[in-house]
Amino acid sequence: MEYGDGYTCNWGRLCESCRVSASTLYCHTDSAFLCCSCDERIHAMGSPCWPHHRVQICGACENAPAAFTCKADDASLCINCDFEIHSANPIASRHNRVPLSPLPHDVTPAATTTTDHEEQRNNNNNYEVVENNKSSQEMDEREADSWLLLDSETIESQVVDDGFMFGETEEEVGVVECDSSNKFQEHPRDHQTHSFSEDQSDSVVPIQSVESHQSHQQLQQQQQQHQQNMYFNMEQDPSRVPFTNYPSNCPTTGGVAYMDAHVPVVGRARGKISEMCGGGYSRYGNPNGTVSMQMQFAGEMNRKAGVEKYREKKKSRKFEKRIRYAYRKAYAEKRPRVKGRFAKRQDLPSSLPPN
DNA sequence: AACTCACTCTCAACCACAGCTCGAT
DNA sequence: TTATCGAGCTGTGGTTGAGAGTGAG
Repeated sequence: MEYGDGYTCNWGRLCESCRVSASTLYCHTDSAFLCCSCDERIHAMGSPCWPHHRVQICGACENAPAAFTCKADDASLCINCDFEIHSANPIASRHNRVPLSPLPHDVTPAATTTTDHEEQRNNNNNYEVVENNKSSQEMDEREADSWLLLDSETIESQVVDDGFMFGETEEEVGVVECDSSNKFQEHPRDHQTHSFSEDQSDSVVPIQSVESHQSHQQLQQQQQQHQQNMYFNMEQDPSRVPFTNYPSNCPTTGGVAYMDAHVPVVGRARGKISEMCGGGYSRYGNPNGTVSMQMQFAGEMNRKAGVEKYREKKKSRKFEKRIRYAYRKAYAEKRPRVKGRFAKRQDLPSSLPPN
């Protein structure tokens, strides 16, 4: 996504209403990605937008409307991610996936995930457990607060410096393997050979099958076709196309476009964002509302979204070592060693045959 | 309570080298 | 403008040693 003066960010997709919070669903009628707060506001019961057809966004790439629900994975996935994940192996291909039904109008999207339902149910049925967990929740809250506080202090410089935010490393954000733009710009050849290829060149571990590549090409063609037919208000975002054959910008497929950004903005950066967004701060906002009110409203939602995003990421943290170049790993494992250190082949004792 | 010692745990540093980028020619 | 060359950089894993942490005396 591009902010104002060409600033790009490599993260999830922003709400297209407030342009600050992370989007959690996609409205097919509006062809817009929205956060739960904006969705509640725009699609409130009784409003003209109430019957709009909305779906959750893909739980994997967070960058495209979900098309299927996988019961085995307990996840909603877009077409691309569904194909990627469930074509990986025979076991995955047997997962029971059903086409995603529109979100119910009386349920807040944020509460439609399984985990949230479970949390609500648990909250109602087991108050003692909640009381016992209260301290840990408070700790979690404080941790999130400190996280957000840190963001507010560092966000501005980080935005300018490298497009990364919230003091997170690439690995923590998870864009190393997902964001094709960064990696493949650095190693264009890696883009061509995603798997451990015969030519022994370095290859990024996430393997992209030939089929998925072909599928991706087809999707690109579809996208181009749709771009030609788009309405004027879709010009800036080619991903907003009708549901039936949505060609997403899913980064897991090799990346047509950069990942867009979740930007839970607080503090000084909030003003900066609004400044970057200019007069178009809220496309769907109350036309009678003032910018400052919208900013205040957005600021409150920012924090909610920020905390939500933090918790989601905390759940999905992975600390395992990530191998980016399979060939180098294979070569290092074969390489002769002396006391754990790599050794020159010629330095090997004659009694030890070289690997 | 303060100190020492032994033990355990964590983590950065080290090594060679294939493959890559990039500037110089 | 294109091709070639070479210097420099990157990333890979097992072992090691320094330092931190812990518990007993």
